Amino acid sequence: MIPIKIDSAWKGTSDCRNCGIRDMVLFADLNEQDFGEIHTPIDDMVFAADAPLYTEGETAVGVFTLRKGMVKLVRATADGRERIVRVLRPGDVIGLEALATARYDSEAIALVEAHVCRIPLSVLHHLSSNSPRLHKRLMQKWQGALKDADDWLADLNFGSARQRVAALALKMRDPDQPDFTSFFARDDMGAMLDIKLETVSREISSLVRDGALKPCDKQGRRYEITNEVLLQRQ
Amino acid sequence: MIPIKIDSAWKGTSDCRNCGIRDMVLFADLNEQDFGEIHTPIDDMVFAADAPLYTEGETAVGVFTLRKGMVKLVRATADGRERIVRVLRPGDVIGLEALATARYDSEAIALVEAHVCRIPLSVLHHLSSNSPRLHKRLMQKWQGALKDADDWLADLNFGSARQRVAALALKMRDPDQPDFTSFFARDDMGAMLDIKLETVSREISSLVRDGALKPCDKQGRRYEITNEVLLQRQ
DNA sequence: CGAGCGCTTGACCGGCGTCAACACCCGTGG
DNA sequence: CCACGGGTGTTGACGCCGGTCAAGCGCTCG
Repeated sequence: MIPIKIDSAWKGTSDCRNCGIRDMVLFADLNEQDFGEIHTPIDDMVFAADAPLYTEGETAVGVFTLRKGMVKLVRATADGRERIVRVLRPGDVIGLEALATARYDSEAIALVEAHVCRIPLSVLHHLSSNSPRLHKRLMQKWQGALKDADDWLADLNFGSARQRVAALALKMRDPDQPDFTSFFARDDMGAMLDIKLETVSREISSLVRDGALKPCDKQGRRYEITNEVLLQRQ
Repeated sequence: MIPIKIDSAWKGTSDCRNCGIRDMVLFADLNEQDFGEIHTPIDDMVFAADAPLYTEGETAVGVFTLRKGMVKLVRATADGRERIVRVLRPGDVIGLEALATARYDSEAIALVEAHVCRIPLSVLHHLSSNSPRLHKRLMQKWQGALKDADDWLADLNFGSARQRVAALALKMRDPDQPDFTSFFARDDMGAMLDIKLETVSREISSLVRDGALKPCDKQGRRYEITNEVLLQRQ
C-alpha cells in the first residue's frame, strides 16, 4: 500500500474585506457591521493536486470557498467504482450541505493545486440569521449548486461519447480566455462522462483531427477551441 | 399539432396546521406565531397526469409542496431531446430555485395525478428571515434537493442498462410497501436513464424472467420486488 | 367491435468496452 | 549527461451491448 501524500498547508487568516474574488462569493455584499459579527477566524488554505479537502460522511468543520484551481466531487457508487458528480471552479462553494447536516455528502479532491478559504459553520449559521445580505447570497449559492448539478446531468451525461466530450470541452472553457479549455486525466474524464478512458482519448483525438480542438501542451490537459460551432453541434 | 390538455384545478385554501404530511414539509415546525405571519393564502391544487406545473424559464408565482403523486423535472438538451433530471415524490419541494431567481430552471410535469400546495414567494421570503424554524427547514430542503440530484446522477446514470433499470426499481420503491415499486411510461424511463425505450423494456422483461421483479398490473407501471438482493448487485 | 396507442420482441448493425501493444514524458540514479 | 523504468496517453483489433428499424400483440376507449 502506497501511503497517500496528504498535502495541504495553512496560509494564514483571510482578509475577506479585500478578497480578490469577493464579488463572486458568499461575503460579496456584507457590510462593516456584518464583518464585525465574524468572531472565528477564516482560514486561508492551499491543497496540492490530488489532496482531499474532505471525505464522504466526514464531520464538517466548515464550508469552503474556492479561490483558485479546480476541485472534483466524488461519490462511491454501489459497485465501488468512482463517479465524479461535478467539478467546482473559482467562486464556487464547496460543501454547502454541511450547513444543513454538519456532514459532507461526497468527497472533495483537488484536481490541480487549489486555493480555498474555510469558513467555520458557526460563522455562517450566525450570519445567515443575522444578515439578510448573507442570507440572500446563501440562497443564490444553493440555487447555483442545484442548477450545476442538473446541468451536469443533462449536458454531460447524455448522448454519444463524442457529444459528451464535446460538451465537457465547452463547459470547461477558461472564463478569462474563452478559446481555451481544460481537460483532466483521462480516467477522471471517464468518471465524469461515464465512458472508458480509451474512448475519451479516441474522441479527443477525433475532435483534434476534425479541427475542433488543438492541443496546447504535451500532457493533454489544455486545448484551444478552434471551431466552437462544430463542438456545439456534435 | 395536438392541443395539450391543461388540466389543473384549484381545490381551495390549505389548512397547513392540520396538513396530513406536515412533518415532512417546509412548515413542519412552525409555531402559532409563525402561522400568524402568513398573510397570503396558500392554494391547494390538483394537476392531472401529464399536466405541467410550470415550464422552463417561466416567472415564478410560488414554490410547490408535493402532497400526493409524482412529478418529473424535465430539461431541454442542446439537441432538443427531452431529459428527465429527477422525479419528485410526496414531501419534496418543487421549484425551490424560484426563491433565489423568481424563475424556474426546468419544466415540472405531473407523472400521475398530483396534489400540491402552492406557497407564494412572498410568504417564504418573509418567513425565512423572520422564523429561524422555517429558515432551518429551508436549508434542509435545499440540501435534500442537491443530494437527490447528485444521487440521481451517481446511481441511475451509471453502468449498464440492466444496472440502471435495477437502480431505478430500487429508488422508486413505495415508502409504505417497500416490496412494491413504481415504473413509468417506457420512453419516460428512457429519458431518466439515458437509454432507449426498447432497451428499458428488454431489461425489465429480463429482470422479470430472472425472478427479481413480478408485474402487478398489465400496464407495466407497478411491480413487486421479489428478489431485492439480486437487484442490488446487478 | 375496430382503431390506435403503448409495450414487447426479433433481427441486424454500429458504437463503445475490453485487452493489448506501443509511444511519450518525466523523474531517478548511475 | 545519459540510461532506465514507471506512469500516462494513444492507437489497434475484436466482441458484445445497446441502438435502430420493424413487426406483432394486448389494452383501452370510442
